[in-house]
Amino acid sequence: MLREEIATTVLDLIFQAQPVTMDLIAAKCGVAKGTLYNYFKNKKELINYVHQTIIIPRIEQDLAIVESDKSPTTKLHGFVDSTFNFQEVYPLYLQFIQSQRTQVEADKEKFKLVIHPLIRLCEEGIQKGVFVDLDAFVMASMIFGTVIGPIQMMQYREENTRNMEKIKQNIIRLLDKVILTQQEIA
Amino acid sequence: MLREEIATTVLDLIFQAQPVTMDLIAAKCGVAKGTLYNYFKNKKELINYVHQTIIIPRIEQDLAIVESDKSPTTKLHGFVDSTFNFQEVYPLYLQFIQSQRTQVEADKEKFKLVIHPLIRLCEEGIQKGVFVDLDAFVMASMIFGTVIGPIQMMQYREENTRNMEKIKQNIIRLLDKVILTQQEIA
Amino acid sequence: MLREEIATTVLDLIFQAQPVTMDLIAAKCGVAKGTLYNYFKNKKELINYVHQTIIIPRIEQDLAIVESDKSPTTKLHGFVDSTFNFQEVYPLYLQFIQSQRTQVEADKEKFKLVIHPLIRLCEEGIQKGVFVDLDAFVMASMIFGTVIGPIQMMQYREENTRNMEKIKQNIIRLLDKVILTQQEIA
Amino acid sequence: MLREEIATTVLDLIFQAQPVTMDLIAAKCGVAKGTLYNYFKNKKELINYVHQTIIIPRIEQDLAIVESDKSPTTKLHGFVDSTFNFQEVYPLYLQFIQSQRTQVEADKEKFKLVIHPLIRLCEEGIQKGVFVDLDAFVMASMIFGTVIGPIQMMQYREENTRNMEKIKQNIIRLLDKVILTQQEIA
DNA sequence: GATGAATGAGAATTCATTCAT
DNA sequence: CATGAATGAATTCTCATTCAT
Repeated sequence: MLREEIATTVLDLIFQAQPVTMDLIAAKCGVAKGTLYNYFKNKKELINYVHQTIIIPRIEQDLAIVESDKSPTTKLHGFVDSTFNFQEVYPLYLQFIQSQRTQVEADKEKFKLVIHPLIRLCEEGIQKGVFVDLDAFVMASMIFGTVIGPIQMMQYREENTRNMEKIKQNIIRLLDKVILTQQEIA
Repeated sequence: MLREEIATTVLDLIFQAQPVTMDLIAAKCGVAKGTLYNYFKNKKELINYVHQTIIIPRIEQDLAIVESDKSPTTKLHGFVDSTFNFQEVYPLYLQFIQSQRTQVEADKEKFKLVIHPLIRLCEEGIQKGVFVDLDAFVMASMIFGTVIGPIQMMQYREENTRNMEKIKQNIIRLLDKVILTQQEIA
Repeated sequence: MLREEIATTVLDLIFQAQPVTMDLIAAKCGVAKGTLYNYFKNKKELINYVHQTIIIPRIEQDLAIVESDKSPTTKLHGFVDSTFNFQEVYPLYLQFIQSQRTQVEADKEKFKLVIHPLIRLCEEGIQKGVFVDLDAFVMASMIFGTVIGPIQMMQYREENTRNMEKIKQNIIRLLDKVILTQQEIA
Repeated sequence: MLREEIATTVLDLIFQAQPVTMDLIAAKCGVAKGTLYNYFKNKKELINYVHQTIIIPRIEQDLAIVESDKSPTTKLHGFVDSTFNFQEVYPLYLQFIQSQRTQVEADKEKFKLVIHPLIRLCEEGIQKGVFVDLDAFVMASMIFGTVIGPIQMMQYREENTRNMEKIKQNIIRLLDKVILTQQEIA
């Protein structure tokens, strides 16, 4: 389907830091500008489609583990693991909402979509006594920053230090150390 | 000087989520549009000026403590403290580079300007035995995410939980717990 | 026949003040857009077809009485009567030619189609001594304005004054008064 | 002022049955497209400006006599007279509102701007016993149709019958005959 | 230096028309 | 014949930039 191709083209453009114009989308898809409007009412709906059908599902897939009924620690580790498997997702997501939406919307979105589930995870962990009793909001922000930050910065590390697996293990150790209660670690 | 006034006007516009057009800058400064071009060759240079003379210095001021010759632990705490004092700086900074520059530039910039000093801080702490021996890159990203994240998300908390001081203390406890070696905590 | 259905659909659209696009015509007819082009070379011919086969015949039906061999007075009254019976015809007609044609074409058309027969009626009435001897051109224009005007403006009257029959009688009395010679009235 | 020139250019285009596009307006004015937007926020405001500052004042000037405190008969004759002096006004007006607005708006406008004052004139005349006692709404429509109709159709008459003065006299005689009471005529 | 009117390249959107299936 | 996806010319509008005064 052309809708899919259009959507991936938009992601390509965003990734390549090219302007997301209808002209360029059409050109990259090898179709005429008017064709885009046979598939989407206007640019806003096109962008929304990309958001709803590509960006959000990928994030939800990543967050699925967090919403499961596993133990909090498993879910925490699972989140790190799955985020590394979809490592292109968050940089893409953040670039997308920041290039196509206002900053305010971007923050709201980020809060609702990603931080909120992490907050719930922290609350659950704290309540069950497996996470240390700190502000769940701060803890969730920290988890997000700790996992996403290194992924985003990956491309600026020197080649030879880009050992994904090792970085992931480091992140997990770090999170365990700060979040888990002594009994849980043991 | 007019250059300064133009620069602060740009920041105002960004903060108020208004479009940063030459028209609007001129209008808010009470000068004619053409006048802007007597002070800056083009919009890019104007934006660069804002970046170089306002944004960067504020961040460097915030990071000054990190670049000082205090102990790593003091510098870590100082960074949290100073960042909370300049709490509007980073959201502003992030908004600025995201609205006026490409994401690639923004990431590079962020890496060089903020993450790098934090990495050096971590390396120093690890070397001196006061920080646990984990990947400095991961550790620095975590610090950044842990401090900036809650600040950026502050507006979405309910009013009554916006206790700055308490959040700051939580962040510090959290960072201490994860980063400091047992002997340093003691 | 599809041609007929297409034509009535066009009239529906005009009446409902919807844009007369090929898309909408096709959609309302339940056929594909391309199908329209199997029946009409292009939009202009389609519009012309509507004009020739629906609009004009309805007007000619209304004007039939004027072209008959009745007495001028009977024809005048018959015109008013028949116009009220087809009261939707003229607003529709005027909307049609104004939305689908240039004003110049519209005026020419109106002149040829409607005013001309009325002029001939007036000339006949004058010649037979039953209409007063005034400029036939002026007289015809007046008849048209006097009959069509109130119909077009009907919707802006208050509900309770929209008494069709009474308005029609008023128009007839008014026309009689101005047009008929004393002997004809008597 | 350029605003005036832009406005008259729009009227020219309408009169010449050319499409009223921003491109064409700009080209005819000898300015760039963008310049138009320095004078008008968008096309709608440009068209409104033409309407408010050119069309409406001309019509109001024409209707001034009707709104005066002269006798009804004088006002009626004055309306015919003045309309002939501004004979280009109504065709222009009708073309304008029909080309730039929807038919519904056009009808409403026409009703409010022109028919209403004529209705009031008729009511006054009837009340003072100088106009015959017929439906004022019908009478006003008739006056409008009788005066405007011949003007609009003028260009389709043969050259040699385009005797303005004579036509005007005919219209006045006709209106007098139908509207004035016997005593007023005498 | 200051001005601000003029510019025009570039972006989104509409819609009649074509043509391969 | 019917289809409907694809087309692209035409249109409105934005905004950084220039330049004569």
